[in-house]
Parts: sequence; C-alpha cells; structure tokens
Amino acid sequence: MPQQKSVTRGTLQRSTVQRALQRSDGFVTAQQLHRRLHDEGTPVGLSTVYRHLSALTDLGRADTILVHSAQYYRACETGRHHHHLVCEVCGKAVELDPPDEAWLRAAATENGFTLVRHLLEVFGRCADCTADSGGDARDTT
Amino acid sequence: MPQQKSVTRGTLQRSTVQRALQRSDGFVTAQQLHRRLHDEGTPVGLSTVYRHLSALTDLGRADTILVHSAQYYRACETGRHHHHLVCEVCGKAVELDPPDEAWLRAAATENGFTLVRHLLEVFGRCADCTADSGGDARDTT
DNA sequence: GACTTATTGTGAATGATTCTCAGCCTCATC
DNA sequence: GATGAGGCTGAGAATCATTCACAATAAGTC
Repeated sequence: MPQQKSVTRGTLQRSTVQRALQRSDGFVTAQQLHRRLHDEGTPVGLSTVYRHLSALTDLGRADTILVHSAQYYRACETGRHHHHLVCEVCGKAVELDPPDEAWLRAAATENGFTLVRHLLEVFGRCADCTADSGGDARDTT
Repeated sequence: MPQQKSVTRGTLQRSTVQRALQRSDGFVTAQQLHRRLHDEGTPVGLSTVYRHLSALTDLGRADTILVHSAQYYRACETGRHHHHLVCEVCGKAVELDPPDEAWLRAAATENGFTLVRHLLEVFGRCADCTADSGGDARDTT
C-alpha cells in the first residue's frame, strides 16, 4: 500500500470553528458552538462542528470534559498535563497545575493496576457568578 | 387532608436491583445490569433499573461516574468522600483515599472560586487484565 | 378482604452524538 | 487560469442512553 499523503486542507469552516472555540471563555458544548455560529451569521453544519472539535481534541489543541451527559470543549494550547477549575454557572474555566500525583501512581501499583490515565475536574462558582447569584443561573452562552 | 406518609415499599424489583449491583465487582451501566438480570431469569424493567440506581445514588449507597457518554454505577456503603481506581477493561474498581486535598481548596480560593465539588477518577488496567492482554497498556497520563 | 397508593413495565419521547453520501471546494500540477 | 483528485461539508437519518407518561399491578394498612 502506498503511503497515504493525507493533506489537511485549510477550509473556512475549520478556522471558523477553531476561532469560535478560542473566543469562548470557558467550556462549551458542540451544540452551543453550532448555535452561536448560526447566530453570528457564519453557519457551520453540526456534523462539521463535531468533526472539528474531535479533531482538535485528538491534536491536543482542545480539552474536553463530560458533564451531565454532555461533552464540553475548550481551546487549550498548553500541551502539558493539567486539570480544570470550572464554574458551574457560566462555564468559565481556569487551568490547574496539580502539585503531586505520585501518590496516585503509588496507589495504582499497590493495587496491581497499570496506570493509564486519570481525570480530575473541580467544579465551583467563579467570583462573578458568586457576586450576582440570587441563585438563578444565567444563560451559558 | 391527612399528613403525607410516604411509605417506601419493599418490592422484589428493588432488592433484585440492589443485590445485582452489590454482586458486581466493579462499575456497571444500567443497561448492563438490566441485561444481566434478564439473563439470570429475574427480569426487571429498564425504567425500574434506572429508577433504583438513581435512588441508590441519591441515598449515597451507590457511586456513579460518567465515562464514554454512559453512566456507570457501583454499590458503595462507605459514606465518606473517596475516589476510584477503575479497570478500563473489566470495570473492576478499587476505592482510593486521596491524601490531601488542601491544595485544591487553596487553588479555588486563589482564583476566586467557591469550591463546590470535585471529581477524580483514575483509569488503568487491573492485574488480571494486564496478564491477559500481552501487556500493550500505555501510560498516557 | 378491601382499599389506598407507591411501584412497575411498556413504549414513546428526548437529546446528544455519529454515520452516510452526494455534491462542493481546495490545492497541487500543468 | 484550467484541470482533476480527493478531502471536506452539511442535511438528515441512525443510534444510543436516558427520561417520561400512564395504565396495570401489588405492598402495606386497616
């Protein structure tokens, strides 16, 4: 079989999705991004949004977390391992540098596990949302 | 009108679901539990399985994690806060006692967040599954 | 045993995500 | 600038997990 020269083409949709994700302050779902692009007058198909979000995640240029049965995405340029502090109200996210994960590897070894990966997400309420919290959540766009 | 005395009835289905969950060594989905009960000749409706799993989770008698867009459940009697070391192959789970989460509260405060909750799940491959599979596990932490 | 009402199960509804495929569009080449 | 190969797009169907609605059933009380 000849070597595949898979050329990644620069398309309008690709950059539109990528920029929209980068403009987002926190985590957004594919559906939210799709709706936002429509509202802004640069409609991109839902399938295309999903495709690019998965691609960006695979390339390590986006982070994804699973909350309430929905996949949330966020632009992320740092290649290194990190976690997130996520606002449950507005979706705003801050990257966290965990201090020491040695105990984790030790615990895995102790239980006979080969450690593959771990997941740490911290959910709370950011300063802004704590300030204007009459308890009512606002639109998460 | 008389005062509402909401009696929780002891039904066959309730105990069947509860026992099936307790018999499971690791995390299982509602669908898996439902299928297993059918196979064992004690069929329980899918809605009923979902209902009881949510109820058990609310009561703190079951843990739940969200992986690959599916909700996984596991019987859990300890009321205190803990995390899990989960085998990605067979679903087997071990409870973990994290050493210190003070850094986490500090990070939240530092970023102006009011800490509500956090989620830590560790995925790997247990000894049995590592033995089975020629050992092609990767550590992508 | 009669009665009340919590619980159950079936099947439809919902919502997120993935798949399919015909047509479009980018880009290397000439 | 024209051409052609094949990667990309988008509409809609398919899939899957979960929830909802409601009539039938059965547990607990008197």
